[in-house]
Amino acid sequence: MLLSLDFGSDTPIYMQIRNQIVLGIAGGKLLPGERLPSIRTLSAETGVNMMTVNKAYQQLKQEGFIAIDRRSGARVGGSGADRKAALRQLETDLKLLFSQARLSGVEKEDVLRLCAKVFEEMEGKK
Amino acid sequence: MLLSLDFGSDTPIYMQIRNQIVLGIAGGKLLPGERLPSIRTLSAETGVNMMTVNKAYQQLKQEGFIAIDRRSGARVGGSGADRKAALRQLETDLKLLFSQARLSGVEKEDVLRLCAKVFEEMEGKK
Amino acid sequence: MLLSLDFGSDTPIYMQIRNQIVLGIAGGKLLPGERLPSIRTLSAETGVNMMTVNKAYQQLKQEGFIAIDRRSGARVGGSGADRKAALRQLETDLKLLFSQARLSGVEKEDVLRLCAKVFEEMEGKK
Amino acid sequence: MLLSLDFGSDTPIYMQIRNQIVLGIAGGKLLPGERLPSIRTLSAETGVNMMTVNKAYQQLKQEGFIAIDRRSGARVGGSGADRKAALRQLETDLKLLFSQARLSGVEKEDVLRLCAKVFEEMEGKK
DNA sequence: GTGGTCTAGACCACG
DNA sequence: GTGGTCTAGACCACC
Repeated sequence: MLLSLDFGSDTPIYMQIRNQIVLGIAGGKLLPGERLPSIRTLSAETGVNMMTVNKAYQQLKQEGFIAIDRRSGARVGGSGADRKAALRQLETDLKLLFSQARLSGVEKEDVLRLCAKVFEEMEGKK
Repeated sequence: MLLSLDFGSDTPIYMQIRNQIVLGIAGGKLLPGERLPSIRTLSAETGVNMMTVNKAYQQLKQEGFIAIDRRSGARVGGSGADRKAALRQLETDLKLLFSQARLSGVEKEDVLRLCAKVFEEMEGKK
Repeated sequence: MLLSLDFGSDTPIYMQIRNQIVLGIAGGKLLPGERLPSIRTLSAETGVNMMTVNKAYQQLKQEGFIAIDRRSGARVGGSGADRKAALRQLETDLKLLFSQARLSGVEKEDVLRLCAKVFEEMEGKK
Repeated sequence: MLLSLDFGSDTPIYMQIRNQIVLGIAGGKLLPGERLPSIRTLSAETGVNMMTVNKAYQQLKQEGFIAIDRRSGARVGGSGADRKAALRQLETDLKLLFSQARLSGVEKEDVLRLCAKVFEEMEGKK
């Protein structure tokens, strides 16, 4: 599990870490129950402040994607997330994303093809 | 064209304005060539500072979604946006969105159904 | 002499008019002594407010590029401009222009070639 | 790196700041990777409002001349600018500049000599 | 510490 | 009327 961080990006570092872990889990690179690197380790590997890594982990925990245990550290799979809320949020996000794409001249077919491709890649890696 | 702003949201106000205008254009509520409210007007209507509204308009102008004309203010339809960049961005965003959804227990079928629904609504209103 | 105005440009309309007349004179499309269209005519042809056209003419007059006579209207060739001031201004402008170009990856040779080309076109049309 | 600002100039302050930084980079006074003063610092040093300084930095960032990093502020050298667009812009600007010069009685030889001199100074300081 | 956002005014250039 | 610029504060998120 390697993180690639862009310190010049508008996306905050802690959110980049959070995002890449989410991608790692959904893509099957991180399996349920698997231990995540400790905050200290990840901080050392990436050169990012420990507080920043901690913030990412807390975020993931709060979202129900990982569980944090004082003894065994962080593990993939948590309390389970709110499916209905996720669906609502997804709809809102998709509306904006698709609107932007259309205004940029992207056709409906391109979008649907892309959706399928993204799913394929997620399933393939799993 | 009515904006609903959430002043407590994490999303900056100027970005909320920008997003709702994007949705308005893609949804057909704002037609190409149509005049957007002046910065002053929108500022007065929403209670948001002029500079904040201005920031939203500048963003939209830079993205090529609107044109700001010295004589008549802002109008829908600009220089045209970068289609290839939009596709790249869309792919990145979709990957993360779908990953989050899956982690929250949303099935692939639900996602695809949602995609179709979102498109339907956009086309219907158009 | 046809003006092409871009109402969406950052450059004010009156300045665009002024610029194109300068280009027209230097390029030989407008000859010394030749009459410029009246403010009223130019305003009607371009759809620009008469005050705006007037502002362009006043600017050109003040720069010494045209002469305005209440009876015969505006004519190319005026009181003559300040050569030393023009050289100073040119140096300042070139510094900035060349600096920008260099930062954008343009090589010195490209710049010099472009200078020659621009001159050629000016001389050719004359 | 010292800025000299003219508060009475037609050129907006943020643009003067932007221009001088461009000149500083191209002239070698600011080296790639070097840190620019923080917005606060520059604001305090020049007596200019933070938002105005910020506007200059945002402009430079958008042009690809500097990178703004969440951790360490702004640094020289960014995403790289659009060379082709720069060439087009340069041609347009040179046409106007040379035309103005000619109308002011500046000879072609003077202009070419000036171009060479400007380049020499840029290379010398580098 | 840094930049990002926002406010409530103001003045100016443009058309 | 319009947008463009600027000020002098403020609060917040990030690191």
